[in-house]
Amino acid sequence: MPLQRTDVVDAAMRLLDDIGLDALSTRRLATELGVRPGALYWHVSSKQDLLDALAERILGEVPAEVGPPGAHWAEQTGALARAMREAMLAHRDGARLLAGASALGPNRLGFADRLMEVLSRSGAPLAATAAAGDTVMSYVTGFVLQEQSSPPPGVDGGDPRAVPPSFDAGRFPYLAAWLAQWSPDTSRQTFAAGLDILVEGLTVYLGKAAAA
Amino acid sequence: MPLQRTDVVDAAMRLLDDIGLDALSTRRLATELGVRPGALYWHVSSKQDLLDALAERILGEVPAEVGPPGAHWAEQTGALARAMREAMLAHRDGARLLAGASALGPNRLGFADRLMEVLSRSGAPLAATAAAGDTVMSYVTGFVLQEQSSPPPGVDGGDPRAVPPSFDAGRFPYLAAWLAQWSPDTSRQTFAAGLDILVEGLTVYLGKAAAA
DNA sequence: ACCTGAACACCGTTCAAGT
DNA sequence: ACCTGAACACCGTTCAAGT
Repeated sequence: MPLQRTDVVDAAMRLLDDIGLDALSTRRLATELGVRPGALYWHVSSKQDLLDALAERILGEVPAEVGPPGAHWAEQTGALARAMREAMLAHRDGARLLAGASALGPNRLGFADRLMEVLSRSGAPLAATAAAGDTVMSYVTGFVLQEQSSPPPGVDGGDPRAVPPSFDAGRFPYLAAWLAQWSPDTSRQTFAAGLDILVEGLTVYLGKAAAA
Repeated sequence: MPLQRTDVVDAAMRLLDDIGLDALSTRRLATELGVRPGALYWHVSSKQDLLDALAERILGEVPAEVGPPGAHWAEQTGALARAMREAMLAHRDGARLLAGASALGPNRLGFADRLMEVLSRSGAPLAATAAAGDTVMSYVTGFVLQEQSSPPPGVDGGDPRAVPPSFDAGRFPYLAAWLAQWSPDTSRQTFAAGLDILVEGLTVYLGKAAAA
């Protein structure tokens, strides 16, 4: 049976999770599929096209329903943001892939639209709703991006960012104090705090926009 | 006169601005410097080391004083965020470079510490201050990342994200309505709105944390 | 319709040897 | 100390030709 586009994208996804985005080459993928490199270009117009397909698929894993159905828009916004983070975290280099994707497929557009639909329930006008949605997506992308790029070189996996050995605690007192009390759960808590901040801010901002 | 590390980083910076991160190769850089590829490795331990140096330099362009000296912490936070965005925007692919850098140099650490110092003036404890700083940096990175990757393939430069020709307005009504009223200034306004949301949120969040 | 063979124009990195 | 020459082990992509 001949290959299909789906098979190529499937294999690319498995390979991504196994070896990461940097090692994911078309030649390696071809080997995995038992085919010559050129064969891929029958199913995919370029490597970027393939990566876009992966990005789409990752966002497609966001569930159709997040959080309780009748919830307030603020709560639903948080649920959507958490779901976006989870979809990215479910695949190695997921955030980098999403950030690097050039094409806006239906899943990306759909997610953005869903988010705006929820935010519009605040009563704010379109421009404010759009800015709010953009802000949520930028935050989640930025957060998961650093979360997933924590230990790319050293595989110690111990602390979150490999602080250089010559870290001068005296020059960076706040940072040093914080790093001293880092725990394996810090990342999750920090995301939760960031969402709190965002949702509080959205409540104020969209509230004002709705009243105007 | 022999080359020095500074010359290599200088040339890499010029090349980055000219041709972008994807086209910036060690071989091309060597040609630019009138030297063989291998020669670079006397001054730089790897390409990643070079990119880290560029990232450090970009963050080093954030001015030492941002905004009015005696300003409230909320205002200073906004000023720092704007300064970070401007430093990134000043160089082609600046955000991608920052996001992809693996080493935490003194400028990166210093910026994070400065931000925490400002946020700590809210009276909130360390953990809340750290989460707040992380949130601001994640947002700015995420925002500029999409801002700079707007038209990577097509060079039309017209609208912000190249919406696919088959964009189905009926399926994505909110998005479609918003895109219809896009203007060249939207990006700047959206960032300003995002900062508003963030600062409002920080005021609530850090206020509660300080009171607890 | 789908794939091979073979090439084109590149990469990052290493390292003996030169000066 | 700094660089060349030359190699190693890769890349993404194209395209005639095969089946």
